[in-house]
Amino acid sequence: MPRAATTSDVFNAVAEPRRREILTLLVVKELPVGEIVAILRLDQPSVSKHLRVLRDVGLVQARRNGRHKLYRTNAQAIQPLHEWAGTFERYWTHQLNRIKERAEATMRAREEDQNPRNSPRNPSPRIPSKEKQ
Amino acid sequence: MPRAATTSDVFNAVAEPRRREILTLLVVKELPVGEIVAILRLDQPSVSKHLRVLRDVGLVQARRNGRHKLYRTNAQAIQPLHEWAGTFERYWTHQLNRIKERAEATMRAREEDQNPRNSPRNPSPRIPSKEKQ
DNA sequence: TTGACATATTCCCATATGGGAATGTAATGT
DNA sequence: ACATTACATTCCCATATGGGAATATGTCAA
Repeated sequence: MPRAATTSDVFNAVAEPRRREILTLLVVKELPVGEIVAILRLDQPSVSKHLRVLRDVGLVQARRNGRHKLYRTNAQAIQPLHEWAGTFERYWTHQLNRIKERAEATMRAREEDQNPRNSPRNPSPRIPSKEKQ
Repeated sequence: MPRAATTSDVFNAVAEPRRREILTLLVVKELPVGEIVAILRLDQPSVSKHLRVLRDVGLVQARRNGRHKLYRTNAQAIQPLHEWAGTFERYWTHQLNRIKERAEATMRAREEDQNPRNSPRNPSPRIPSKEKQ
């Protein structure tokens, strides 16, 4: 089986950079296709096709206005993506804390090096690791 | 040009559902490939290939442990995705507020219907809309 | 109706894909 | 060295893709 269709869900739809640009554009203000074409410097059929994908997954909505068709981002459709990514938040903050703590420990050690108080430590061995990935 | 390569960035990498499952699994606890295969009921080569993609974009990290290779999610790599989606948060809350306000207005109108005080209104016309998308 | 403007769809094609099967490679035990 | 275990990679293939060009559809105006 090939890759999942981009029309299948929000995750696939936003995997395409141009579609992300379109969403960013249309969340501020609804725009006709022609404006999007002009602003993003894309071909009109290309924009229409991207908009089609975005509509199919509910990421944009459209309304007619005379000859124009005005599109705008349906921000709510992005929420599931935000929530999925948010699931990992506690883990990355945890990881960042560990890094911070280690950095602070290093700083303390360095100060000790410059102003040694009592217990001298042996220097870190600095053995280059030869592990293969 | 075809679709962007899945190895190109985090957005493309997480577009694949199986890879999201793998990430969810490996964020809790590092696991060898065989465990992932057993838990997710996928073929081993399939898992290895997904892990390869995830490694290439920095979403997982690996370390050897004897014959096993232990993988774990690098949660930080998901942060950009979270932030991108978060950009739209103010818009979707705004939209939700509008919906809520309209719902409350409807409720108030309905109460008026049941306990009419002074000004009787004409019933809503209920004309079915025939607009094409 | 005809014409012009705006947008959508279709067709073609080069390319990336994910699954399955087969094979390659790495680490350990004997 | 050899067998075994644990992964990784390669090959093949059906399918989805996005871009470009051409064409179709839709809407309004004269």
